[in-house]
Amino acid sequence: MALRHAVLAALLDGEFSGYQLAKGFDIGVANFWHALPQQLYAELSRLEGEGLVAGREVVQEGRPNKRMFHVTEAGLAELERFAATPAKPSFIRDDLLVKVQAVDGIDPAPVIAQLQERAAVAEAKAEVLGKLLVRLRGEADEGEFLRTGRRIGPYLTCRRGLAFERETYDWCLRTAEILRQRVVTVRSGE
Amino acid sequence: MALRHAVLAALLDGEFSGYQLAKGFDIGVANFWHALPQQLYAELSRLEGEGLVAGREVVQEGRPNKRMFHVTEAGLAELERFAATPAKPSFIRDDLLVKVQAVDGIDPAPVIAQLQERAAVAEAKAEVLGKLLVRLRGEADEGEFLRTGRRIGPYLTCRRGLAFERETYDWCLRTAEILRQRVVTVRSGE
DNA sequence: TCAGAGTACTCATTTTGTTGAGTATGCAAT
DNA sequence: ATTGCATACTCAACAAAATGAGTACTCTGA
Repeated sequence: MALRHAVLAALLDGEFSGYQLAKGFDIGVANFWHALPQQLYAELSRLEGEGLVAGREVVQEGRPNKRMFHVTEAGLAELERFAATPAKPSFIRDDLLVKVQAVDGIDPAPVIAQLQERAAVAEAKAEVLGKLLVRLRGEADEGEFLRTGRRIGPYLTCRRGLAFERETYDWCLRTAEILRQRVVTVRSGE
Repeated sequence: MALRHAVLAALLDGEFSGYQLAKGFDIGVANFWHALPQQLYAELSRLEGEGLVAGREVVQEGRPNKRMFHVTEAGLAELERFAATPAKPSFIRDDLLVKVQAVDGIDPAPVIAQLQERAAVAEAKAEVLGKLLVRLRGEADEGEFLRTGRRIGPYLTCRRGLAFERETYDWCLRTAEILRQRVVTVRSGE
C-alpha cells in the first residue's frame, strides 16, 4: 500500500487539496506512482481518519470550497517507518511491451503505430520533466543544488523519470524502425 | 486486463505448463508483466474456459502430472485484437522512488541502503538479460538477426528490459552517492 | 442563452493483485 | 530417518486499483 506514502511524500511540499494533487500528480509524484482522482480523494480521507494528514476547509467565492491537507507529525513518522522497511522489487508493466513480445505472431502495423505514438508521448513527457528539473534547482547549478539544496527528493526522482522517458523514446523509435524494415524485407520476398 | 495477453504472448514460444510459466516468467515476459504463480494458474484456467488456449494432460513418472498449454486460433485472434486496441500509457511504479521523494523529510540512511541493494539487484538482472539476448539471437549478429530472425519479439522486449535495469543501476548508485555526500556535508556543519 | 470546460468532490462496483495456507509426491543430502 | 527442496498445483480471503456514473456551481465564448 504505497499510494498512501506517495501522497504523504507529495504533501511534504506543502498544502494541497485532493483536486490539486490529482492535477499535479501527473507531473510530480505521478512519475512513479500514478493514481486516479478518486483514489487520491479516498486516500486523503483515510489518511485524515488515521491522523496522518490534517485538512482544513478553505472557503472560496465563485468556486466550490476545498480542503487543503498537510502532513502531521504522525504522518511524518509513518513515512519514516515506511522508508525503513525493505523495498519491493520494481518492474515495468506495459501493454505495449506485451504487444511487441507477440509481434511475430500478429500483424505488426498497429504495433508500429503505437510505438510511434508512445515515442511522441515519451518525448513530450521528457520535455516537461526537463523543465521541471530546471525549475526545481532554480538558479544554482546542478552539482551545487544537489549538495546544498534543502528539497532534493523530487529532483532525484524527476531525474529517474526523465531517464526513463528518454529510454522509452529511443527504444520505441528503434523498435518501430526494425519492424518497418522487416515488413519491407518480407514484402520484397526475402 | 493484460495478464491474459502476456500469458498468450508467452505461449507463442511453445507449450508450457503453469509451473513452467511461473518459473520462466521471471526472466522472459516478466520483464514487463510480473505475476504470481496463483495468478498464472487462474488465468490459464480462464483462458482455457474461453477457448483461447488448449491444454493437455501430460502423465509423468516420479513427479506429478502436468498440464501443457498452447495458444489456439481463437487465442491468436484475441492477441491480434488486443494489439490493435490503443495502448495505455505506462509508468514506473516503485516504492523506492516514493522513499527518495520523501528523503528530505526523513532519515536518509535506510534509503541509501536500499538504493545500494536495488543497484545490486538491477545489475544481476541486467546480466541475466544480457545472456538471454545472446541466447535468443544465437549465432547471428544482432543486425542480421533483427532483419531476418523469425522470433524477434522477445528479443526486442528483452532489450527494453536491459536498458531499464542499466538505467536503474546507474540512477541508484548516483543517487546513493549524492545522499551520502550530503550526510557528510551536514555533519561537517555546512 | 446555452454549450462546454474548469473547479472540487462523492459513491458504488468491478477487476486485479497479493497473501497465506494447503495437498501430494519424489529425490537427495544429513 | 528426517529435513528440506523441487515439481505441480488449488482454494480462500483480502487489499488495492481501475471504472463508471454522478453532484453542483461558475465562468467564458459562440
